[in-house]
Amino acid sequence: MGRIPCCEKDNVKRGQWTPEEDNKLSSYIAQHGTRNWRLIPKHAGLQRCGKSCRLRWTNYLRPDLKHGQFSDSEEHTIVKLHSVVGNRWSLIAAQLPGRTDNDVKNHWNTKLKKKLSGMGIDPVTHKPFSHLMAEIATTLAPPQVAHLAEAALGCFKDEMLHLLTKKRVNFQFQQSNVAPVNTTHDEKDDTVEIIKLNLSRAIQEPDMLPSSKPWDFTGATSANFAGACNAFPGSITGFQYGPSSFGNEGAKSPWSQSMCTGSTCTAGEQQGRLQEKLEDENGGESEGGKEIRNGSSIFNTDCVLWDLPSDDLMNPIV
DNA sequence: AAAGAAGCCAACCGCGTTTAA
DNA sequence: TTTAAACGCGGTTGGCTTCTT
Repeated sequence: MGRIPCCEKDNVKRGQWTPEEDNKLSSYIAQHGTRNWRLIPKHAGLQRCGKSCRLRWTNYLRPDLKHGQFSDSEEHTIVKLHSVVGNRWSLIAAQLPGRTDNDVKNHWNTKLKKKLSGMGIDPVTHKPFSHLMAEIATTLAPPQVAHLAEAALGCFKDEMLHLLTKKRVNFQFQQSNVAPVNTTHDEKDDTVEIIKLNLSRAIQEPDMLPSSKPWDFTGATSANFAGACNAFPGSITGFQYGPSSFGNEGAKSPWSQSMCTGSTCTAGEQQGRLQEKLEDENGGESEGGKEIRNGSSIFNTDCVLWDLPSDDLMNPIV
């Protein structure tokens, strides 16, 4: 019973693909399609596992793939979608024509996570680090809060120093009179102390935090909390995912626009799954384990990705 | 110029789900 | 209906390239 194996495990080649193998696979698929991955390597004359062939095709050889740099617009899309669906790379990639889940995942892990961290934003929750600390601190007694601040500093110090020194990232202290950081050892220590002080203050006064939009510091907020925010590179006061944060194209950057308007839908099934996910996150009512769709679709009928204001997608899952 | 560190990405691994015998 | 492989996905790793010291 059961299926026959996809390949003889001992008799398959592994590792990097050669151009010759790529040609064999591409030309076979061009003629016969991708109906049965188990048979493809055999019929194409490849000593590869079917699974390996499938990966090579889907991640590299497919003619519709883009291989260049990610644009600001694509990065913006990834960050926004990640804030909604988390590490669902296939769902995110489905919204980026020509990009694979592997591409998106690699780009996130090597670039975007660091960008967000550098902005003082936790790439998992998409909230400012200081706010997360404050949230946790509300459940702790003061001595534990002090330890938390120490621990948090230990976690983030290296990352921040890296950004502040090695990457030459300067930032403005908008509400304190501290001079911009440079790269000498003593001043790095000063930076640590400043961060430490502001973080501790923010943590010890959690009641001063805004409640509805934790990262929207544009209103009347605690000077201490704002100070803590300003301790992070790029100052997240008035934070939003936008061109000032990611792109270098100024006000014309696609980061500032409603996402991907005009793009065509290339993955209907994934689109549906993402819509389900988004609706789940937006509090869709359930009945017998199945979500009931409410009428307000975020996707318009032209299969444009969506037309929501940015803020709606930025609401954290946590 | 050389060595080590860091960045990058293609490919592999393992797990949950689907499908075919 | 049962079983085992295919499939799809996210996490991890190995090795090549680039950067820094």
